Amino acid sequence: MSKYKISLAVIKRLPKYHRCLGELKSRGVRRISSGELSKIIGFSASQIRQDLSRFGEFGQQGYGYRVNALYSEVEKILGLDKKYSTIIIGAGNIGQAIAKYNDFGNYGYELKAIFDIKKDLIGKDINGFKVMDSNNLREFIQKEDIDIAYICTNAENAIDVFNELSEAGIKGILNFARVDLQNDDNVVIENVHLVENMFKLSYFLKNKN
Amino acid sequence: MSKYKISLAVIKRLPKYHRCLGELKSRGVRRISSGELSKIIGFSASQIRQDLSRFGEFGQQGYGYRVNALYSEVEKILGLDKKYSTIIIGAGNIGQAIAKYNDFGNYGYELKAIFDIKKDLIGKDINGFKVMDSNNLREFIQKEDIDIAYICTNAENAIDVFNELSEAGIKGILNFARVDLQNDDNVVIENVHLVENMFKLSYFLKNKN
DNA sequence: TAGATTGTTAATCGATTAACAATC
DNA sequence: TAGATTGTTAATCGATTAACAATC
Repeated sequence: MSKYKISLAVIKRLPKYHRCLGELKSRGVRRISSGELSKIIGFSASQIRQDLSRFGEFGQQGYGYRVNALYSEVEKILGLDKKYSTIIIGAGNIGQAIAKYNDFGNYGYELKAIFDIKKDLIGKDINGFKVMDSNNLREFIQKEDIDIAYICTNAENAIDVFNELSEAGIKGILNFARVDLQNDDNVVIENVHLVENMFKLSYFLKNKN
Repeated sequence: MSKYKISLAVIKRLPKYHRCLGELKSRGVRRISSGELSKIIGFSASQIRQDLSRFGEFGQQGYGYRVNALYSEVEKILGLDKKYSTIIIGAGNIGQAIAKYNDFGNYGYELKAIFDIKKDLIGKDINGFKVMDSNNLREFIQKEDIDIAYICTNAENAIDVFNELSEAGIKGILNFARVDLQNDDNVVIENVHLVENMFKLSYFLKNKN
């Protein structure tokens, strides 16, 4: 843990360091300097040293950084050395997509259940999970000690679902509904808005050069 | 089109303005001041006026902004007044998810085809689309005048696919593979990395307060 | 040892906020 | 008209880059 408040700009770069160092590691690279890393990752060498020094002194003068050790440090900083239990709320298109998208599973986020409120979806099998009734949501979260929920409902229901999750003691939410849910003191929220990525693309298409 | 170079920070806020104004519009709100909008959207009134003034003089002193007119302006700025033809490359989990995720369709992005290189996937039906052979990719893009491609392959194949798409004359790419593809002069790229959102959540879970 | 490269301080650059004249 | 609110300029704040002493 660091003494200073880490800016959001730095935090957003951490996953890139993680990925890049992971690739170097798997290619068998043992050491890397901020200058070499800069060429690969696209941040300035100065920025790389600034960023990393926020969390500790990981490098050696005249030598650079040990790839394996630095990778582990970044992993720890990001909390990727832990396992998390997750659930999906909403068994529609996005919910089903997340259920099938096994990438999260590869990083230690284990899916435990899928919930919906619609009678015709409850009981349906999605990738080996029987859709559960949202009425049992709170009980399940507490009994199974669920850490993270994916909100995959529509925007209107998302707010009710958020309140329910928060009261049930969920720790984190990845929200795919088209509302910006605000962090409260208990729950950490990440809003993921795929259409906004598309709109940004659209902007650049229209305003190219 | 504006005289100044618009910063990325401003561009990222545009979809939020679009969504918020859309909601106000559908609720029948006719006018809004930067101060009122600030309370809803969470940006400062000053920032809202700064942002909007980059693109024109949309407000009226003493009155504020007309919701409908401003919404249309933002729509135009983002290029959402156009229709786009899209294709999916990669019929795995993400590819299938995008095919079923009809949100993009709601905003004028019409899916025209799904491609894969794997023999066992070609011909498979996904949401009404028969998976096509990637060998026909270039021909299809040119004949059907495709604007945007979703790259839903793994990271290694993504680079080859990108080159192929670029040569075929695609205009924009929404990349879901775990590589950062770089914009070249012809193609506009948006990299969407879902795991990075999860990692950010993970960071905040670990470093809460 | 000499060359290389870090961690950190200072300088620069860019983005956000504040202030206010213009004016509906 | 008087009050409200814009668009814009100036001030502030924060993030990135440059520079360099420390040292492996």
